[in-house]
Amino acid sequence: MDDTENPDPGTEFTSESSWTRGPGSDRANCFFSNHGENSILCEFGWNLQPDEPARFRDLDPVEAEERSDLAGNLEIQQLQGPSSAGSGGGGADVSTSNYPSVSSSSSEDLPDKSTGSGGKPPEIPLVAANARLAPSMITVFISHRRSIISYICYTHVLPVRSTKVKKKGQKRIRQPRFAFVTKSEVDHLEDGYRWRKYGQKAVKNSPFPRSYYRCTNSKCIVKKRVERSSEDPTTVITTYEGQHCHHTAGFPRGGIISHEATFSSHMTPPTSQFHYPGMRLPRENPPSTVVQSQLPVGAREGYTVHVPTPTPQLPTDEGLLGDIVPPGMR
DNA sequence: CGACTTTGACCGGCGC
DNA sequence: GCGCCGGTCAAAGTCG
Repeated sequence: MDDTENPDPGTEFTSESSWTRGPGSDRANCFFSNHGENSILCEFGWNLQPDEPARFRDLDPVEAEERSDLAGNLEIQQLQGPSSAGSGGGGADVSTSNYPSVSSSSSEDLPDKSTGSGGKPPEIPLVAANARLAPSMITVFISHRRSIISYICYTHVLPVRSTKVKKKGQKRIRQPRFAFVTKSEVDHLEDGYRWRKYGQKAVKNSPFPRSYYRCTNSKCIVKKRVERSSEDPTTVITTYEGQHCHHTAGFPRGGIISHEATFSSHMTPPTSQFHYPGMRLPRENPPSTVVQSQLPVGAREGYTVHVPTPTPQLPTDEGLLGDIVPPGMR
């Protein structure tokens, strides 16, 4: 990502992505969407289909049941718009809120903005998310019980490249781009869309090639490129360009399109309609009280949502990963 | 046979 | 102008 810059405060921030721990392991989805003028909505959940318990056959029943409830969302508020381009960064801040099912142990620190919980009583969190937002970055930690699940993600809102590239006498318009860095064993992460690979290039100063994909929908011009970080080979950098003009193709494991409302990446769907295939949200599948009872009393201590100090400058991959990846996970 | 991947060639931008 | 590099094209190969 050689051309990351701080976005303008009003930069449209709409993206969808997912990440996975790799084949044979459980999977989580994470979706971002612009959610109001100064906030970004992140929804996450485990891609556990009710009809596919075999995926967790190696887990004990209690654990498998718990994982089916690991879903939630959080609203990342950008309290102060990013300052001008550069490393100032101090202008960006973040707060997290809106955990209908996945809440923080330090609830007193969170504004009571929960929505969509249907008036459910506060619940003991099974999973928590820490989020931070730098001028052009989001980092979300998802932790289960007391351990942080090794999912990391940050997003750069890349600047729109103006129409400066010509091709055959025609100006080529660059779409907004955003990149995710994901800790994953697999390069091409499932995100619900179908992609066709159209190129692969060796990357300078990296032993890993970069792959280029195009959405298979003929009417869709979205592209993405995937490369493994040379700094941390356990992470995959996925860069999306453009916005889908259609629904997802559904997850390949039998998942079907189940959007409750038409969702275009141009839209800002209300939380109650923010639904993705393969994601079980608490409002649809209330957590099991049995599961809650399994949680150790002291477990809540592990779910404190804290907001790290905003990164003072736009980090490099190495710096960022070194900053957000918990010790022992690298 | 269609969909998809692979891979070398090609093109344009950019820095020197 | 030249070379490097990122990005794309397209033909050939592979797979189900």
